[in-house]
Amino acid sequence: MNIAVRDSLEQPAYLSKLNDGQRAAVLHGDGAVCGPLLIIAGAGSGKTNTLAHRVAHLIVRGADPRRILLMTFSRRAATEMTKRVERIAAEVMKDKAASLMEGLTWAGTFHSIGARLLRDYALEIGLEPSFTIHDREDSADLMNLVRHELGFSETENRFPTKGTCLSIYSRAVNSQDALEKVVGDNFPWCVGWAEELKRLFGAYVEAKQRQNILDYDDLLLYWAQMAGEAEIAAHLASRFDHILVDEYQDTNRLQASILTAIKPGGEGLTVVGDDAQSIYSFRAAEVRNILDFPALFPSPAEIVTLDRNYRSTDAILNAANAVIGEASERFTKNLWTERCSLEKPAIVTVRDEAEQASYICDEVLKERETGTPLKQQSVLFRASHHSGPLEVELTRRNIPFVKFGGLKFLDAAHVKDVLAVLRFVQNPRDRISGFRVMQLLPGIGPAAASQAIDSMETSLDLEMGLARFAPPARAARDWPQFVELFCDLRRSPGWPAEMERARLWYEPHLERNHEDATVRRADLLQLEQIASGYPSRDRFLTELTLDPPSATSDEAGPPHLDEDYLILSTIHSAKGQEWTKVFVLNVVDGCIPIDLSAGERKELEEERRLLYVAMTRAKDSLHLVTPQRFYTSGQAARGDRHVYASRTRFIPSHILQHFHLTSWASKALRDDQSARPRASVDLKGKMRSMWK
DNA sequence: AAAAGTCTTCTTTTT
DNA sequence: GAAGACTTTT
Repeated sequence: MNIAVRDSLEQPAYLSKLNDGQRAAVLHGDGAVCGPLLIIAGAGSGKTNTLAHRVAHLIVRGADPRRILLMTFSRRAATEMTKRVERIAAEVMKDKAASLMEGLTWAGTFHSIGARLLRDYALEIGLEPSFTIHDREDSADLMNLVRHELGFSETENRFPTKGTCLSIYSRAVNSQDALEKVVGDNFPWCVGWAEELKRLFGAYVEAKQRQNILDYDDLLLYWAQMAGEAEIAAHLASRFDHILVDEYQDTNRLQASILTAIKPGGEGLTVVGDDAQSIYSFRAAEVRNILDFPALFPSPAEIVTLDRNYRSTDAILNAANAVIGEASERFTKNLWTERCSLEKPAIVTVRDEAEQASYICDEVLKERETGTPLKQQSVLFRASHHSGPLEVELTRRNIPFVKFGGLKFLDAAHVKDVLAVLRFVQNPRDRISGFRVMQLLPGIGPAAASQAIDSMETSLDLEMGLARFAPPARAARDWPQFVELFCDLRRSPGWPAEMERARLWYEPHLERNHEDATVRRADLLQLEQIASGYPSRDRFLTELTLDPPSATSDEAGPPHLDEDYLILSTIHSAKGQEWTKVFVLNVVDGCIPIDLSAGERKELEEERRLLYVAMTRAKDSLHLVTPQRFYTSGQAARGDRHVYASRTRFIPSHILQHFHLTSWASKALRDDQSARPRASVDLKGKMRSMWK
């Protein structure tokens, strides 16, 4: 260690900026590998900053960044974390920082780290390193294929749909519970099918293995299983001195088991989380994970609690505390702050969703005039489609925005088509991809596609098998081009040229199958743009599945990076973010809590935490908007109609004193009201008097 | 027999 | 707006 570094250690300026709790968290072990640490960090308590400081401090104290494993909830959080560590490291270590930071490569989501490790140990655990990763939809399709093969699609009583089957499977894997328990607790309407489901899952697992495919859950499951083998566990443990996990309240049992398998004594383990922000139990996240963490190890974890909030004003915090205070069970303390403000969070009543949209547009523009850029404002909502009317209004008024959550881009049929081409080339055993691509050709349906794939599998040479296949007469014209495409791409003409080759082949099929080919073509060009950012097809496909581009916007394409734009986000995707001004849409019963989960007590509690998370994103100003009526579509019993909504049950009248109640109407609506006749006419009286 | 077209139902949150 | 069930066309 050189003198400059040692000097800076004696005057650790970066430590003096932290509060006592934060400093304790950073200094735990003082750079050395030591016992486990749990940081309970409330919303806005400087959690990311503290974790970043801890990582930087470890490195300053001589820890090898290549041997630090940093797992966060999303890629966004991971990049954010890396950036902050870099900044802090640069402050302390000056020019040495850059080269050290190069080494901090083990940062990412559980799933992406899992994928990397599995490719690394593939040979040891009998996996082919070229495995492809199926996203949720692919997995559901494969589940469906198996479901058909077993004849479950023609049962007397309706068998659970592919999506339900996959959810049950996924939950069983992630919660590590027996199938019977999972079905009984979470899918009670499927209880009668337990035996069949077991067979289905068995066949599903075999199908995945035959096709050299892993699904999301496998990335964790294989990892956990391999970490259960003493030799591999020891090797894994020896390559990471420090393991730090963010958003620990959102991990599930399977993820927890990975950690304890690698570090049974908890040495070098740090986890951070806040039980009040647990909002992923639908993914089998277990709040108990974080609560039970300290007792998991022979010598219990040290606990540091951060309850000073640096983000929000006291008015906002009081309201948020009041909301979470209604929760039936709670473990963390109320947050406190020194930021005072007289502006209580507003509950704004508007007539309907259209009025809600114009209210937000008006307010957002007004706020921008007073100096808050659009980027410092955000609109949050429970479900992705809640922002529909607002998106229309923003577009009409030419207000640029970016939407996070509810990803559409990769779900779009045309994008999936092109990706399926690449995936099929990458792993020709992947039936789901092959199936999809071949059916693009006119004249080829499920039957012909199956035969073609069989022909490939039985033939010694894949390309020969494909070329030799005699397609139905109607497909005869297009077939040779497809074979040519496949063979060309197999020779890897280079990346991202392959992408372009696939797109050009797809072009005529796009024209034929989609009315709105122009819009979709633009998407494909964007996909090509994204593709050029990756070094190879292999990396592109893996990382795209694990970290799909999270932003989608209207067809004008994403705003330029230097441009100012408003943030639209689902509450789930807003986790860990903060804005000066926050609007929450549809704070009414039926939206928050969403009516689907209005039944179960546990789910209801999660909805409450969701509102809490949304409210604690705001720094200075928070507006909860409650449309008096909104349009519901579909409900079989009721049909499409307006529903009159009431304020969310999470803000009962006895906590209303924390809010400022107001209502708003657009100018158009007010004009309409004032243009109406003033006089009220007693028609009923007239009718009666007619007969007197 | 297989593919393509039509009608109906339901639409949370994410790796 | 897409997935599934059902119907018509090739």
